[in-house]
Amino acid sequence: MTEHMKLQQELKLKQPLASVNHETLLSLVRTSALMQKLSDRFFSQFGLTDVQFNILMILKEHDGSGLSQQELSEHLIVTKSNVVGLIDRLERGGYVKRMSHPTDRRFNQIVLTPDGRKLELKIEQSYFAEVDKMMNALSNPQKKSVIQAMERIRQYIIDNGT
Amino acid sequence: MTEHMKLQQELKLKQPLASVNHETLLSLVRTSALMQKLSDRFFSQFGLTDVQFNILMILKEHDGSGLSQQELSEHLIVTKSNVVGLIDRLERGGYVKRMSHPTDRRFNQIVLTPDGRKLELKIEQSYFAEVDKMMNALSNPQKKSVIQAMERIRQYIIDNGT
DNA sequence: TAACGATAGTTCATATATAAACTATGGTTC
DNA sequence: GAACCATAGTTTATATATGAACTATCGTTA
Repeated sequence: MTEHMKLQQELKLKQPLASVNHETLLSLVRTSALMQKLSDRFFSQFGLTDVQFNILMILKEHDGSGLSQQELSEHLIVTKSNVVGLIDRLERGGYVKRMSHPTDRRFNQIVLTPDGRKLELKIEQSYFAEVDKMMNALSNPQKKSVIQAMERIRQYIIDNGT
Repeated sequence: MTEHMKLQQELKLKQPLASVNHETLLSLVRTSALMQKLSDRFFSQFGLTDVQFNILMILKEHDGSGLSQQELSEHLIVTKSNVVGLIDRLERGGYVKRMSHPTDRRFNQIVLTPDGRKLELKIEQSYFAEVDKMMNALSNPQKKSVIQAMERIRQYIIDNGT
């Protein structure tokens, strides 16, 4: 009862939600939207967006050879046209560089600059601390349960044509 | 073990995820991103975006007097500047109308047009059918567990300053 | 009533995101 | 080798989203 009222109030609905299915979906959508906003506020302290930090983290994991824009778009599940602008802005900020591939001139190899690597390391610590703080709102069994549930939903989405 | 491999592969990570907390967060973020894309594809059949349908649904619930742009921005948790463009495009499509408030000329009362109401009703059926199909990937206890977990996370976010 | 402050909506610059059309390059096949 | 196809990246038009600065209107208060 009480937990039903909660979401209904947050969404300013006049009527209670008709189905548990819809309630589950809306609670996921609502929560991830709020997480997104919290994340944006956190990273803006460092002059970055959350997507930009995500790119720095991915590039740090592939330090050395870097990644192509195509590969980055697959990591981020966004289109390659989106990646163009993302890298433009990070390059303008001096955090990444477009290097040319040694043998195939179609590729840009995106690599961290020393500044980019330094910034990533600086943010990483407090990022993981924030993640811990937020996720410790859940018990360990709850975390396991969420992970499994999300996996089932992704499986459904993949099976139904992504 | 297996369920850990899954997300790690999807995110193309070289190393397993260090903490359950981070894994929980990433599985939420990843899943809602995929849900968002599925939703976009679904609504594009009808020439709408998911946000636009959401607005039509909200307005349908407040049929009669409508809602101000300010109230809409609170329902959607977006800024009022965003709402300007959203209503511009829906108005251009002929689905909503800006009416003037009878006594306070600062307000726009946003109401559905007959076309908007008709479109909402047409989409609603298949929308709820899709929601049921996707969410039935979860068992009933799993749905309850997700709803509770999301509520705890939102509570944390609200307590830590939204 | 004139001044001040709050509220509703708009505009502008910017970031993220897509689809479609384009360029440049690399392979394959005839 | 020329024609053809696939791949990588870019550009353009458009939608969503924010924060800051702006206009118009409404209340309050001095």
